[in-house]
Amino acid sequence: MKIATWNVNSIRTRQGLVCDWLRANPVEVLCVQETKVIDADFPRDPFESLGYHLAVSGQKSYNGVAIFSRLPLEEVDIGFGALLPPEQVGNLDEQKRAIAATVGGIRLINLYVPNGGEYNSDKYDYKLRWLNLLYDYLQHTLDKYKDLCICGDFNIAPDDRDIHTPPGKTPVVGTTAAEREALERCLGLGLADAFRKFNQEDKQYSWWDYRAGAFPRNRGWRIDHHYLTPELYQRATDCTIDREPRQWTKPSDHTPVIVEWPD
DNA sequence: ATGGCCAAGCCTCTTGGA
Repeated sequence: MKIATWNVNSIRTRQGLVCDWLRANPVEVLCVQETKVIDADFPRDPFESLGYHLAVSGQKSYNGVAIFSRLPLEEVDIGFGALLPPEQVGNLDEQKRAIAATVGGIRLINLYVPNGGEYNSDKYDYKLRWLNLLYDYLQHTLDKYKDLCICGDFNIAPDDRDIHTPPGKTPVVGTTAAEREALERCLGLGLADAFRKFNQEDKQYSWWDYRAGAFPRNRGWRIDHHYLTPELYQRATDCTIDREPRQWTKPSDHTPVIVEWPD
């Protein structure tokens, strides 16, 4: 059983590459982010032809998440409002950033965490509010489900070894204490970073800027993660970053990360 | 030392990404 996460930066632009990758890497589940398309225009056929069931939640131009699964997707939930009351959600479901489903007994949550813009900007505040609401959402999820896999683009490098140049005294969004603490608080509910079970090295990135030759110079960030509840974490046998599709023509700026369990 | 790119929209510039 393999579950992959990949910020594709437009599913319409990237559909050929994603299909190529799935043919070479027939994972059971692929969670994608930044689909950038409304549900009616989502290119379902190429992925259904490869044998995947789809659950999608998108919007025009920005954001958007989807789950592809070889097994049928059960109990699909869109947004935080599926579990939390509207007065608590406020405007945090307007951007399509969260989709959940049950696949083969695992509760899967696919997230596109807000980027955060500039430090202390409105977008930065939105990101922190969103992460606080994620905590409540995860708490409610854990009331209902034991085996949880949360994956996606977190837009947070959890540790200084997860970024090519650790920040100096100027705060760098994606590495600030407030963001890391908000993430840590969520993980305190009983979730652990699958990748760090197997790999303690630095320079293990999942995103590289398109500019400045960042990829060939390996100046990247590790911001795409899988977080697992204890039993899933114990049973996991590997978690790897596949750098190959980042080298293809017209790539996404992110590359897939795959967690694996014995069949 | 700095900055160097890409996607979508109604589109020849702006917004967003991280």
